[in-house]
Amino acid sequence: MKPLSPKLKRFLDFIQRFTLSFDQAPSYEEIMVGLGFDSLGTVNWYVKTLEEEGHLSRIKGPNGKRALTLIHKEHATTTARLPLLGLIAAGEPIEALENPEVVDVPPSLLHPDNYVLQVKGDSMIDEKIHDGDFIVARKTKTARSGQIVVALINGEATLKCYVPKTDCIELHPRNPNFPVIKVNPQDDFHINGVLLYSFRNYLN
Amino acid sequence: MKPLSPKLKRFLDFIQRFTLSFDQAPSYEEIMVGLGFDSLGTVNWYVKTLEEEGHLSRIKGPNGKRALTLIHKEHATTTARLPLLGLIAAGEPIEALENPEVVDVPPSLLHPDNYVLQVKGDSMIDEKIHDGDFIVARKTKTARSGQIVVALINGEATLKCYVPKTDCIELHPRNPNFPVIKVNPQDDFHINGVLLYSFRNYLN
DNA sequence: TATACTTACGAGTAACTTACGAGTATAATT
DNA sequence: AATTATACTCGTAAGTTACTCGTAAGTATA
Repeated sequence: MKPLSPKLKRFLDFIQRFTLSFDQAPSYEEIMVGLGFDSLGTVNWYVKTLEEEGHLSRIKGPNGKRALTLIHKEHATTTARLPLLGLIAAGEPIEALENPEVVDVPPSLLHPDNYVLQVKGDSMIDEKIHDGDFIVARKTKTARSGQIVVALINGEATLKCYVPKTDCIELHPRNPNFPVIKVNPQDDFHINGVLLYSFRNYLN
Repeated sequence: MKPLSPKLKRFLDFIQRFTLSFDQAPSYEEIMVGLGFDSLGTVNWYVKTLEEEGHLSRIKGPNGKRALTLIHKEHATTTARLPLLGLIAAGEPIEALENPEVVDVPPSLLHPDNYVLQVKGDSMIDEKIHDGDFIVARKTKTARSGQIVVALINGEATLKCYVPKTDCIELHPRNPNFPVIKVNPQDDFHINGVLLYSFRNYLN
């Protein structure tokens, strides 16, 4: 596959970010505004060019035009970002951000179902996750035993190790100083995703 | 193959670094600015010379642009990886690995001077870094006040916040439960790098 | 119909590469 | 002391592409 020029990369990157953030491909005009062009023709030139090179495909949705253009390869750019969806703090539901930013992650974590949360407070310290840390999770409703999950119990969010038993589900901390939680059938329990990665930036 | 003059080597190195960092060969102008030339002709002289000597080739893609490629590319990777240089544990020198692996990092951390260490033991916990965590640091001999540094004191490695004072250097932990270390002039003290990032993988 | 969007085309400009002529500074050769 | 050679450096100008614009026509939905 041919190398992409910086401008083509930027274009592809924009589409990827937009799609990740809004769950929908951008219209030509949104691209035009977002990238500072003055003409839709320019947008179309990019789409055509990138399609010819196999980086983009404009598969039309079944019924119409609006959400049509879409990414072909997840990884055509050197940038690897995921949307930062919100804050998570034990004892509270996940707090969503209005305008999701994006944050850099290792390219191997790029996946449409992955997302980033920032941890508020030291309440996840039993999982060795501190105030201000970021976590990458994959959206899923189920988990395998032993995986650490982003869980919601009665509206409260937490990170715990998922251990299903025959009679109930247990949530284990990674730190023996903290207690095991037993989920009762009457509890409102959801798995929101499984933990893949955590990171912290220094230097601001 | 002829030996390279220092300036030619510097030129070649620049191209390699640029290409690794941006996944894209530099344009003549970027080289000019990056290397402090005042003329594109100078850049072209280098390119021509190095091409004649077989160190560089300008394979044109469909577009002739940004086509500089090193002949002896050891490392033309599209992924973002840094070398895992070894293990760090407080109270011991840094233990280098014989065959450095590479690990995935966010692309923004790609830099020729950056490297990765894995933390052994819970001795860095005052910096909120746990057993098994990975850290990304930038190799440097100096640091600014407030930065967290990979430091060697009398052969022992540690992570601490660098706080130079008028009479001596202090190393502060990030956790108030741990003591401040004062570096005396007679101590063998080196800064090995500054901490940029830390991360931990789940799922295996 | 109107609205919201995509596609096509001709023409222009900006971004890059390449070529060429000349200049400098140092050291080696005559 | 004068020349020659080597290793660079500068400036400009020509040649290609990559990219941009504006406008017009097309297609679907309501």
